[in-house]
Amino acid sequence: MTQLQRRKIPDAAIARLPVYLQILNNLAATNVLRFSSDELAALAGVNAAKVRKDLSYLGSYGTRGVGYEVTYLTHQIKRELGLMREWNVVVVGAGNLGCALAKFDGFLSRGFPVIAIVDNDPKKIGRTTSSLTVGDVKDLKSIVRDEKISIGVITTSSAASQAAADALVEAGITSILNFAPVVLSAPSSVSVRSVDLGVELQILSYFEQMRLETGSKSEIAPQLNTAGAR
Amino acid sequence: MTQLQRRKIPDAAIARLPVYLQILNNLAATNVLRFSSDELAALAGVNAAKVRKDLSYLGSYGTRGVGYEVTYLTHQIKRELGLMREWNVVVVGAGNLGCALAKFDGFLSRGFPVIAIVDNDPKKIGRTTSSLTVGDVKDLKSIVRDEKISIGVITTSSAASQAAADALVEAGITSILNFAPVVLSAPSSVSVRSVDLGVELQILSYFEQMRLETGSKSEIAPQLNTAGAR
DNA sequence: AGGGCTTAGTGCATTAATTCACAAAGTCAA
DNA sequence: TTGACTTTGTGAATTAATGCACTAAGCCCT
Repeated sequence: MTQLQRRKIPDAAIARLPVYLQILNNLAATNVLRFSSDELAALAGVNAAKVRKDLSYLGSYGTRGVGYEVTYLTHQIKRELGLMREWNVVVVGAGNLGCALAKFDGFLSRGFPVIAIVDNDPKKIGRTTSSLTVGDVKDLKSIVRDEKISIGVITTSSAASQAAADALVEAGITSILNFAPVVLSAPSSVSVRSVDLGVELQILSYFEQMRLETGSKSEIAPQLNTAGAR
Repeated sequence: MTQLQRRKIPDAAIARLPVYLQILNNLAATNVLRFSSDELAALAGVNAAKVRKDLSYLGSYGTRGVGYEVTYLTHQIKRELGLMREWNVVVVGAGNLGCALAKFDGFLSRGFPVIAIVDNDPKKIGRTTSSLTVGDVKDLKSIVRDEKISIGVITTSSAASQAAADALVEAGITSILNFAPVVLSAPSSVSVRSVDLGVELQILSYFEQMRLETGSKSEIAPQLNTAGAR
């Protein structure tokens, strides 16, 4: 009815679509043309009904009795996730992690080229790391404009992370991936996603501890990650 | 009734406890002694009832009319998460990301010292990165035993990640943090948590795309991450 | 042409997570 | 000691996510 209305896809499903996409890429690389929801479910480690339901949010792109076509579904997932184009990335914070991410192959290969890296430390500005020269965070606004950058990645210290976020917002960025262990505040029009590597280990620690306490007879719950951004 | 039975804490709550802990550390650093669920909720960006319910899984550690004590609650959360001790970490894969994580301050500072880093590439074995010498993945078993390592972090290429996981399991590791964009298979007695940095950007891309299509009038859903391990 | 087989799509029951809203339990001031 | 005020802890309602089980559709073989 309502024209142009995008299907509202549940957050939990959105978080799984990239996983399916990754698996489809692998299937394509091994010349698989078709697959069933059962097969994809096994590869993704989830329930087959969930796979079918997730894919059904995209539309009705399978064939009953046959399955889904790898290339066609790949296309549909990429369209839904906005991956028909590249999104340029700027890294804020040229420390260990920032420089590693600037070089990180997994960003470029999935359509997120790191175009620029900036810092506020005069000692770091001007250094070169893998074909990128560290810029001044003060120039963020012009860099973002000139290089058509959409996404900012924060790899500063905790202390500097909110200032980095403010600078990104000020520069017109609307999507932020934050690695600092801080709950950032930003306008609600900006998507913020935080990955705290320490938290990941702490969650593992919880299960490790539990194993010790219970004598490892307890089951380990499946990993579930929900999409969403603040 | 059942003695020694650990309260079953929902996965979603476990994933939030480290966030609360981080905030409590900040409060302690600024000499705050007490806080209310409302205050913590504001700092964590969640609902106050959720904070209270999450904390209630630990026990009844607040005081009605007053709030919670920073140091006492910090202690309780750490106890629950198994953070009263350190957990030694080995990094498998001495590429950009692996080396950066080996140096990464956020691991050590939260009680997860990286004790060793290994690779299978003879060209990398023997190199030194921030006081650690890259070891041979073949020696993983003895390294894990001798250094009392509990957690393995996989930063290899996708192609090598399953072999790395197998090697870790073979070496007796029961908790794995995987950065390769692959769904690893491992015995159910082993906790596996995957962080795919590309996926994080793809999720942001989805919202970015949505903003473009809808003219940015749509609300952005809050980030939700659920704990668990496979 | 028809019947058996396979698999997508989905309504519905179940389970998990969130949020509301209020009683219980404390503080503090007079 | 009482009464006003604050804030926890938690039943109960709500919302979201999951998974079952069945229907609808298409393929393939005879």
